[in-house]
Amino acid sequence: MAANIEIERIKYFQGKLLAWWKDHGRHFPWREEFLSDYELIIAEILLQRTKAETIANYYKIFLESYPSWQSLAAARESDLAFLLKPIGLYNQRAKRISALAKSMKQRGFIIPHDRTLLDEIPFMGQYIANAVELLIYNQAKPLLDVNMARVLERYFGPRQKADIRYDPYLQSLAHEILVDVNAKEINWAILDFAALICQSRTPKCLTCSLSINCKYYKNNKN
DNA sequence: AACGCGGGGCC
DNA sequence: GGCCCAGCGTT
Repeated sequence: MAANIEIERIKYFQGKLLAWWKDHGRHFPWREEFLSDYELIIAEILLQRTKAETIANYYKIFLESYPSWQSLAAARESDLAFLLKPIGLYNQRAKRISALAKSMKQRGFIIPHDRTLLDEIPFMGQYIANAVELLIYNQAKPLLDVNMARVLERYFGPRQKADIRYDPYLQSLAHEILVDVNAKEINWAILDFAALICQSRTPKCLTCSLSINCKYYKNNKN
């Protein structure tokens, strides 16, 4: 009954993680209540390939310069790139954010519920589309980024494909760990746990409350 | 499957 | 100096 064992592992993983998060969860401006759809989506874009702490100090600056889809759609790409400079990826991000804002303007600033329509919006990749469904439409979707992937792979086992987006194992596992818990909380818990404990280069296995059942820990303990 | 993008933080 | 970071579109 390998399937049942895996279910038990998932339940243990969820319980320990949420218990840890209750005491150690991080606090960020984009996790506040009552943010607009615009503010939520901008946060996800700024966060791409960029440390959350970096964006925590920058988020407000961006929103003050461009408080709405309208202002963003009207912006010159060069101005946008200049503002984005401190956080990196600025030329690419300026181009893509601009295209996204103009597309939103065309759509009457309405974010579609339907995933197929969501995916048609430029710069609306898998991660951001999941974030929209999770944070705006309250669906159980994973924030499956490089950090969540690392935690899942260490605890449950390695991926099958190089690219997270097309890996069936990581994709299904990331959905399974959302079952029977608050999806928003467990997503944030995993991201925080990845940043504070299950770090890429120096995982803190000695203070990790999940290490007993972790494959990575079992394989590496001396 | 592999690549470029990018500054800043941390060894 | 190298590695890493709430990815993505492109080739």
